[in-house]
Amino acid sequence: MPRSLSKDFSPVQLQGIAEMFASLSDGSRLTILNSLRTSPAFVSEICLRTGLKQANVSKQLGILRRAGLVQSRRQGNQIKYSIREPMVFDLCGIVCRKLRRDARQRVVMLH
Amino acid sequence: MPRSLSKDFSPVQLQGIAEMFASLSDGSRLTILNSLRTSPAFVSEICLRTGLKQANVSKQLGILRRAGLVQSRRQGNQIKYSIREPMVFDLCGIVCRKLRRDARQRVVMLH
DNA sequence: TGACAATATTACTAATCTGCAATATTATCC
DNA sequence: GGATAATATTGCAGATTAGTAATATTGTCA
Repeated sequence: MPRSLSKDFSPVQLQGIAEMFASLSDGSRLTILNSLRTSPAFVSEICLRTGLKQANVSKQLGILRRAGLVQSRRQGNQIKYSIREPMVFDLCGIVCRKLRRDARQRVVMLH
Repeated sequence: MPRSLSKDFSPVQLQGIAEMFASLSDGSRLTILNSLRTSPAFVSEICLRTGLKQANVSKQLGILRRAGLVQSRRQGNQIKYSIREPMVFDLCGIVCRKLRRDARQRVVMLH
C-alpha cells in the first residue's frame, strides 16, 4: 500500500509515539542502549562501558524500562539489563542514514 | 547481515540521533507533521487542521525545518510547508506497532 | 507610499529534565 | 544479626522546553 494512502495516526497514537521518541531523545540513554547491543550487562558493567555515573545509569535505565525498551532480571546481588525491543536499533539506523544524507547534501551545496 | 554483527554507533552519531528524536518528541510537532502527510499546506492551513495557535505552529515548524524534516517555499503572501523526509512516518509506524504490541501484551498479562 | 494579511520572532512563565551527591533499599556472606 | 556490595531513590541546581501575547518582518495590493 503506498504511503499516501495509509491511514493517519490518531491523536492518542501521536502522543504515545511522542513519548517513545522522548525516551530516545537523550544521548546518555542512547549510549546505554548501544552498550547493551553487544550483550546484556549488569548496571556496574554498563557504568564501565559508558563511563556514566551509577546514579545516572540507574535513572536512565528506569526511563528505558518504563518505555519498554529494556528489561531486567535479578541475578544474585546484581541486576542484568538487556534490550527488550531491538527495533530501537532499526530506528537509529533509519535516522543515522538520514543524517548522513543531509551531511552529504550540505557538502554538495557548498560547491 | 544479522543485527548482532552490525557496527556500533559512534558517540557523535548517537548525539545526532538523539537530537533528531528530540525534534520528534513533542505531540504538537508530530501533529503538524501528520497534518502535512496528506498534502503540503500554508501555515494558516496547518493552524486550521491542527487547532494550534499561529505562534506555536511557526515555532514548531522552525524546529522541524532545522531538523530537516519539513521544507518551505514562499508562494506570494504565504509560505507553503511540506514533508521533506517521509521516513518520519516509517519511524512513527514502527513505534506505533510496538505500542500496540505492548498494549496487547498488557491485556494478556491481566488474564 | 500606506494599509493590510501572513508569518516569524521575542520575552516571558511554568513546567520539565539532566546530572549529581547523599541516602535508602535489597541481597549476599560471615 | 551485622557488614558489605550492588542498585534504586530522593532532593536539588542549572538548563531546557512548550505555549502565549505582543511585536517585528515580509509581501501584496490599491
